[in-house]
Amino acid sequence: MSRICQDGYDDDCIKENREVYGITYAQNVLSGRWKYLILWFLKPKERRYNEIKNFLGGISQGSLTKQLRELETDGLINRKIYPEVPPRVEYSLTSKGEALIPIIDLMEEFGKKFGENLD
Amino acid sequence: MSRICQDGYDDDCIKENREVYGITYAQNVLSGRWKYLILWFLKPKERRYNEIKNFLGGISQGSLTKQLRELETDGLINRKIYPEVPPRVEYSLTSKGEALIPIIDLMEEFGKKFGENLD
DNA sequence: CCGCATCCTGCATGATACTG
DNA sequence: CAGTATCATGCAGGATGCGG
Repeated sequence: MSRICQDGYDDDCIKENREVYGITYAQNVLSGRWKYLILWFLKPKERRYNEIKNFLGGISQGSLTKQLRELETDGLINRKIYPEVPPRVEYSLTSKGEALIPIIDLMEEFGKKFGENLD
Repeated sequence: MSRICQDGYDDDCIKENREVYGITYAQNVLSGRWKYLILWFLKPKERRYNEIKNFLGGISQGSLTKQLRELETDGLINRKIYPEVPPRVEYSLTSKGEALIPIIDLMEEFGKKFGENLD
C-alpha cells in the first residue's frame, strides 16, 4: 500500500489526519503482504533468512529481501551477518518491532474469533 | 493488498499459515488504504457518507464506495438508508467492527510513540 | 546461503462523467 | 446526497537469472 497523505491531499486531510497520524504511521510501516507474519515469526527468537522463507512458503526471494529491508529501514528488525562460509544472516525484533507484537496478537485473536474460511 | 494463500501456495504455506490464520484473516478484512481510518472515524458514532468523505479528504467517490461495501460485506459496518429526499445513508460499526477498535487504538499509540514524519 | 537486477503482471486506487 | 460506470495508472509482488 502506498503511503497516505504525501501528495494530492487538501487541508481537511492534513488537519484530520494529524489526529490519526499514528494509525497512518503504523499502517505504513506494516504495509506489505508478509510483514505481519514475519514479525510474528520473529517473536519467539531470531531466525535465519531461509527459515523465514520456508515458513512463508509462497514468497519469492526478491519480495522477501525487499520486505526485510523495509522492516530494517523502519527500525522494526535487526539484521546480523555472520562472516562464515556459507554465509549466515539472522533477523530479530528490535524493541520498536516488539512494540507491534500486541497488535499482531490481537489480530490473531480477532481472526480466531470472527474468521471464516478465506475462499 | 491481495488476499493471502488463495492460490499458488505450497504445503508449507498451508500448514504454517493455519497457525497464524487469524492474522491473515484480520489483514484481509483490513486490506485497503482507508479502512483503518474509516473504522476509527465510526468509533464514536454513526456517520453519513459525505462526512466520511470529507474526513478522509483525498479519497475518490468510487474508492470510498468500494471500501464501504467491502467493510459491509465483511460484517464490520452497518449501512442504513433513510428514504428521504435528498437521500441519507448512515454507516456504523457492528460488534465485529468494534472488536477491531482495540487494534486501531494500539496502532495509534504505536505511531504516537515511534512515528517520525512521513516524508 | 543469501542475496541483487531486471522484467512483467495484476490489482487497488484515482479521475471523470453521469444518475435517481 | 449518495451513489454507478468506465477508463487510466502506479506500484507491490512474482519469476527468472546471475553473483559473492
